[in-house]
Amino acid sequence: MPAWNVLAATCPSRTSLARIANKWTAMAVAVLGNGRLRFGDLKTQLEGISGKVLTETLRDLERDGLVTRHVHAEVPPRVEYELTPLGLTLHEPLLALCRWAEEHIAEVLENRENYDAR
Amino acid sequence: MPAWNVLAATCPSRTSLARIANKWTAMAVAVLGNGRLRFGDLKTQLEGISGKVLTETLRDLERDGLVTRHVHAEVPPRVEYELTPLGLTLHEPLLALCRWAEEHIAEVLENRENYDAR
DNA sequence: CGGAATCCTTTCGGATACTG
DNA sequence: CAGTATCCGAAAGGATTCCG
Repeated sequence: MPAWNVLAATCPSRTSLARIANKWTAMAVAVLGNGRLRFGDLKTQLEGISGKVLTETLRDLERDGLVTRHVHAEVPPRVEYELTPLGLTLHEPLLALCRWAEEHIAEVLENRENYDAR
Repeated sequence: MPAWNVLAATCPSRTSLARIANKWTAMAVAVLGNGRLRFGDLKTQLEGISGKVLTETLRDLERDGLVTRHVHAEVPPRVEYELTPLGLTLHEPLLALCRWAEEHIAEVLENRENYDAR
């Protein structure tokens, strides 16, 4: 196996980093860590996300094997999304990012004010 | 202090999440964790980044107080960037993301193949 | 309900040229 | 060297409509 390195422009690992280092991905994986959720509930929790973007985000996560899609043969349809074992290994790191943003936003806002005042 | 929550559409913490949950930010903070670096060296290490984007990324990080900019009064100019104490608290989480991408890319690539084969 | 399709606007990000 | 300014194409992402 090659020495994967996100710093190398053509290394495939960078495509994976680009996908996980993303606002919506972080929020989705953080929320899905609490258990499987149906599309509509996820959309409600990720306040402000459009249906299109949520669909694309989930499809990408499914393609990379981070999320499984459970389709129930009902009408109206019910589709649930759940983290795979691989996706679970990302839950803590991405939840940590969300927490960081929440825990440090006060300081960040202050820094922005100081910066903009110059 | 309010209950900051990245899931809330208008919560300021989401603007911070959007900035740190980003490919170039993750790579820059990961690299800067090894110590201060001048602009050109950073640009070399973040293979493929354009000068414009690196400048913008660093200015945003500086504005949020994650990075300090050291300008040396020399000619040709020498400018170095360094993580602040606040930025240092992000180093481990973001380095973890880079590492995750490198460590799991083989599995991810396999998952993509399987998915695309359908 | 969970999308897919379409349209449109905004943002991202690269290339180039120029400057202190 | 480390930017800044400008231009442009590509991609992200929202709104709306329609369908099984």
